[in-house]
Amino acid sequence: MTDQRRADTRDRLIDSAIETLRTHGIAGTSARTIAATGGVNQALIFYHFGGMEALLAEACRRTTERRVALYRDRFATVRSLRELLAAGREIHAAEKASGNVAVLAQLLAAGQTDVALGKVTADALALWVVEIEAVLTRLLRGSPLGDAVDAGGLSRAVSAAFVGMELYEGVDAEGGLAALDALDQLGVLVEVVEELGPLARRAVRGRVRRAAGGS
Amino acid sequence: MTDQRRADTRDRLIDSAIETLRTHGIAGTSARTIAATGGVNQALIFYHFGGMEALLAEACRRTTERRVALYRDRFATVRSLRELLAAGREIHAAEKASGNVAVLAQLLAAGQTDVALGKVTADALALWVVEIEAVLTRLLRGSPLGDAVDAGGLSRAVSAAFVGMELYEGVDAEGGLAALDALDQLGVLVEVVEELGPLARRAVRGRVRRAAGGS
DNA sequence: GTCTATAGTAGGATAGAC
DNA sequence: GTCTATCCTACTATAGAC
Repeated sequence: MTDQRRADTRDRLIDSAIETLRTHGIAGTSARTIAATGGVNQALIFYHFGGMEALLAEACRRTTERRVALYRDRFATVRSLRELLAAGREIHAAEKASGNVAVLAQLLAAGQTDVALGKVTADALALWVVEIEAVLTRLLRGSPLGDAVDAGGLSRAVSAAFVGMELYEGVDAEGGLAALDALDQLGVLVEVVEELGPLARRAVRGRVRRAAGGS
Repeated sequence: MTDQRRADTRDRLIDSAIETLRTHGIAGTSARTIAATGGVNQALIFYHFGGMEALLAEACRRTTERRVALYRDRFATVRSLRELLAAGREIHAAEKASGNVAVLAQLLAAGQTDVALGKVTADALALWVVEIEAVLTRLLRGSPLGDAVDAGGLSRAVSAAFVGMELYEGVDAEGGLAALDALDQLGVLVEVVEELGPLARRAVRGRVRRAAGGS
């Protein structure tokens, strides 16, 4: 705690960048504001990273890696789609509080028009996707839904929706809560299909065949 | 076409702001870049709007109002949740091409740390929510799902996810496609529950009661 | 590795001529 | 309403002392 206070300057800058993105957004993040946040000289950003882009990229990578690793064990305990939904809401609450998905959202917005940042944020999202996909693949094996739904695609949809929810909550907290509750309610639907067991499996299989042939 | 070319300068600035947000993102949008996009003098932004914030707010309002109105008739033709999913994908494709949800996403990112823009983007999202909620309310009346799912909350979740998908596609087009396909596949699940009819309705009702009492 | 100082550019905003 | 010119601030980035 005594000499960790001024850690490595490099590390401090990365953490300061994360903190600045969280509190000031991408539009309010600059070499000067980041340096001020960390109490570090502004010129050191260019000494250690060569430019803003590399620092932001590193910040994106670090914050996402840390967070995803944090939830790996939690994901492993999940035994049903319903439990996954509950875990998702837990994680959402934790991320909301720590503000790390908010950082990813800011960089993702910037990545829309900056190819380098776009690549970096895509990689960061991929870290989430990999974890979610692993859980989904495991869970869908035992479910009637497994015949119909692609775990890779679904995990990408979930990750994207996760970011969207974070942004939405940031401007309408009340509405965000209602949205999360609705997703919980949709979990009921999943449960029903799962508990219907073989009957649902047959119905789903039939539907899939018809959908595949029909269009 | 002859004198609409230089429309009202005020209107031109709004359209230029939209275009600039789309192509340069919020970080690359300034009074100077907007003015350059529209071939308008930079000082006129402050004459007509008093400042950047008011211009961006107006741009947000206008682009969203236009787009939502465009889809009102399309929404009215939707007769089932499955059709709604298809309509959603259509609209997503159109918005992707025209880039208007991209503008909303940029402003939403900025709205996370700017209270004024936050209010504006919340209002813009509410325009989408109102339309989707109307359709959902109508459709859920005749569905077993109507007993379990809140149309207001679900329409908010859908709107948030819509924005998230747009951002995700912007950095990973291939992954975005897979995600959209997975959502289509989830539609199968909805169909199954809907076509199970009275049986599903009874199962859903039982589940809702248990969920309400259980937690 | 860290500091000060500074170059050079781009930002929001205003004054005043037309 | 529109233009030029300008103020002042903030930005990225570098040079050079320590």
